[in-house]
Amino acid sequence: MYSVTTTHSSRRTYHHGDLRNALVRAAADLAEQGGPDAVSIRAAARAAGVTPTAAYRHFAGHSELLDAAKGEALDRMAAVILDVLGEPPSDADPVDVALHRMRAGGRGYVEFALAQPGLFRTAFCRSEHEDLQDASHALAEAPPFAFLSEALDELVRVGWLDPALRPRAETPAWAAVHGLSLMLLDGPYRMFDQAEREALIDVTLEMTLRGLAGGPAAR
Amino acid sequence: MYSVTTTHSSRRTYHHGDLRNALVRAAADLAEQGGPDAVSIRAAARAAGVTPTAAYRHFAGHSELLDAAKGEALDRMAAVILDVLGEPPSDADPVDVALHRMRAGGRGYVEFALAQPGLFRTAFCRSEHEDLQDASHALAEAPPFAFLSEALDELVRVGWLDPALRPRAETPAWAAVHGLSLMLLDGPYRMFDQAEREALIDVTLEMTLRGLAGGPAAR
DNA sequence: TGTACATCAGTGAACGCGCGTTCACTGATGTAC
DNA sequence: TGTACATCAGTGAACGCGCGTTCACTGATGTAC
Repeated sequence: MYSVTTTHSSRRTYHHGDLRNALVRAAADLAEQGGPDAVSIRAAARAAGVTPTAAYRHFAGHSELLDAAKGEALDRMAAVILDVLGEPPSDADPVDVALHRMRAGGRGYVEFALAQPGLFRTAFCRSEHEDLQDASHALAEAPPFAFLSEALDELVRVGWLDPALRPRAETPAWAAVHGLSLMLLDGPYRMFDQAEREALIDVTLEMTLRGLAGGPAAR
Repeated sequence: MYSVTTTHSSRRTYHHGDLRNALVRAAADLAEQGGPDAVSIRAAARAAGVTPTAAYRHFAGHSELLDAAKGEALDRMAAVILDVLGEPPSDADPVDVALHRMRAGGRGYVEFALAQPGLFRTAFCRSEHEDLQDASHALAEAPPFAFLSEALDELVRVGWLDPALRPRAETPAWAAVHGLSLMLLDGPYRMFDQAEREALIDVTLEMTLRGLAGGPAAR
């Protein structure tokens, strides 16, 4: 009711109407600018035009807000990556399609990390609070992980990936892409120019695919 | 002179004698307990039994102390990993020796991350201050990276690694191991039991080696 | 060998900051009759 | 349809905390003569 009017114009009513969501968005915006450390109850409340105390109506404390920001960061990340991926061309060789999808997903992941370091770091920062019982289960359903699982299944279906190498294959693939992202973000790789970065991304993606594919047994 | 007496007994002299090193060690200890965020000038000075102001005789400010702690964390990490590696058995097949060395290095890296998360995170946290001109050059000489480079060279020398795949091979190898460490540390993998973690480490190391080795061109 | 003095490496008090969190409160909302 | 009242969602002031940093200072050290 009142939220309709208050959301679009400046505050007119005493009650905000959608404060929880406004705080989560504000927290994610803070994270975008300054990473997880920039997320605070006071700053989020300030951004939402509200007293810090008001936030305690919607979150038990700081860590709960940070968790929400984390979720929002993951959502934004998934949205950007999936958007970049777009629709797969259906007419090509299915193996090519599946491989292209793997590469595009990996590249999208790294590029998101470089374009949105604050959100990327926030999405993967650890949080004490997090429900550990459901965490692995939640991960399996998180968009990026689910995408990777499906892409690997597709590679098996299409006959490119040896089914014997399928179990747990998500982990090394994700690790390589995730680790590369962080090295480009935080490490000395920061100073490399665009061409060198591209080369590093390429070589990492290709090595990952070769590793998945099998090849000479590593003894 | 005076440092000999002051280092071992409780403070007797007005001058500390080795304050800079004491502060760096204290900072690293703080990092060991609580990661990079736990490193502060005040806490380090407290641990060294000294006034915060005294630290400013040796560091321009907080970020300089953090950089020093970072270096110390890297040193401790290198020491542990290289110690675990020990001497390679010289009598075996050189290919086996080289591959064993790669695996052992990777496993040591991950295990250090799990055993010393605070130091690990500190070693790889970003720092504004850091001299970017020398950074990539410093990386190349940092013990873990140098070790990896040598191990890869050895794999080429021994005839296992295709020289065409050698350039930039450090990056994907490091990325996989680094990414896995962080996923086990921060991500939902935290809750997995020891056996599952071992399996994930194995599968990641083996995939990395297969990826390095060549194998069916990934089209 | 002894002494005056410059320099060095600490002390102690204070500043302002943003933070998380709690308290008693009040204005707005919606509902029972 | 109107009104009393419970509940909900905010306000505003305050607390204590640890932090980085600066100030004027003083005790200890080493050196020139």
